[in-house]
Amino acid sequence: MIVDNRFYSRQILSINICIFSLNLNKLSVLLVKKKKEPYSNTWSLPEIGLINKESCEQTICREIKNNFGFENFTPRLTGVYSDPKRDKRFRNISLAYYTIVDENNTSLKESKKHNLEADWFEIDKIPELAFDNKEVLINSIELLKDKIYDIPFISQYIKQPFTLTNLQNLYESILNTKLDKRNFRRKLLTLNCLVDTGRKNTKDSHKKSSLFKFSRKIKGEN
Amino acid sequence: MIVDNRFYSRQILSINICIFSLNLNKLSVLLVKKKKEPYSNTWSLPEIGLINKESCEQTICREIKNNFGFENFTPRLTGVYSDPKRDKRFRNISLAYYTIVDENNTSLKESKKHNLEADWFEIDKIPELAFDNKEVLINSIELLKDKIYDIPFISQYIKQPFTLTNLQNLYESILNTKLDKRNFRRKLLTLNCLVDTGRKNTKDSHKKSSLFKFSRKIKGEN
DNA sequence: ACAAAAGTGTTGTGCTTACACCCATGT
DNA sequence: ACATGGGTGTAAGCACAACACTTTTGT
Repeated sequence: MIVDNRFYSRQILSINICIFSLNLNKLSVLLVKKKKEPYSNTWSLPEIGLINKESCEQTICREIKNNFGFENFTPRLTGVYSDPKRDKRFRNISLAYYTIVDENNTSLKESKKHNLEADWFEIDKIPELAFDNKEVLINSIELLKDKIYDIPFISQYIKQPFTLTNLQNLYESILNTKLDKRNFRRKLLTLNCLVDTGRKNTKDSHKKSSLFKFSRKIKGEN
Repeated sequence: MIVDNRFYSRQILSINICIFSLNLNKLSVLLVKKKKEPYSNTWSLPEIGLINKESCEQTICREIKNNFGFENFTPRLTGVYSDPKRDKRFRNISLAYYTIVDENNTSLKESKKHNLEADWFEIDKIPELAFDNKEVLINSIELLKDKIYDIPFISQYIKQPFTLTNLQNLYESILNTKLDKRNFRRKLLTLNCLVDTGRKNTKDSHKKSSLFKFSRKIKGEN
């Protein structure tokens, strides 16, 4: 009942990865522009090949570090895409993962060195994507939604101080719904994970708003 | 960034599948005895190879039907196991899925025809398993736990009438905890999914107990 | 003065948990 | 008669959703 891939010409296993960034008010995802056919000149999720001496997670971490310079994240599996028609050229099975990277660290110097055209896209401004990448992205966001109140996990990727409105905007963009301001604040505050930095944001509104960060001493589920 | 598997000798993609059966009082899983090395004569999860013209889900459904005779189920992805050391012989990447099959239909005639040694194991009586199959199984049960109160999904696989005690025993074996009898019953009854068949079970206890089935007209999430 | 965002409490509903006794029946 | 599992209700706590007004400050 085992199939050896050597017997399948042009059968390819690849990894598609949704690299998310939790910015002050918006969820963003990193896309790269395809150079070759098919879908040349179309934005797509970064695609990674698997090499023999590494697990998928190791490959993802190494390749993302090499190509984009990001470190310290945990890839999470979101699906396997194996429809034989998804790539017209040959059998292309894609393992889909997502990761979040630190929003302080979202410059794309590394990708420029590698001559990769890469850019961040806010989640409500996603262009047409290659293959079934849009579906992959949508499914990944669904799984991301399940993690947003897991503060030990989320807080790793939000280093910059934020107002509660910033955070609510971010959560609304992930959940794709409006949240009630009072309920949202109470929920976060009772999670006991926020620390008031004492600093104020004065530029985004008339009234000053408090800047928070996540407490260092949250320990948790991950 | 794409890797063509042709360049990787002995790189194998396989599917491991946890086939669960929701019996009257216990969760069971189907295991097969390996004939060849490594782990010959050891119980293992059924392993399936992927062929080019099918998606993983299609392959799983076809192979399970061929080998075991089960139909009408939906495979669900539970993980990708890609540790390069998990199989000492060669690179063996395993996609893990689970499915539930109808407990009325759990005879293993088909597997005997194929000269497969296969058997059902109650979940608290799992023997040593080949490779990392135990870990795969444990992770699959974790995901199964999330689905047990999704009655539209679960009810597809429980056709036989059951007492509430039967059902509670089953749920306790999946969750691996004791449940409170009154709370369990109230929860199921308020889900509005149970129909009293009017028939009674007289053999498992002194007092007669009502036999229920799931309502036909549940529609839902899946 | 006014526009714009910050900030703040209460109430109802439903889900979850904990908990103990009587009933029907087979032996 | 008694042992066995079947069956039942209540109360407390918690999470969640709905909802509107005052405050501060830049213009």
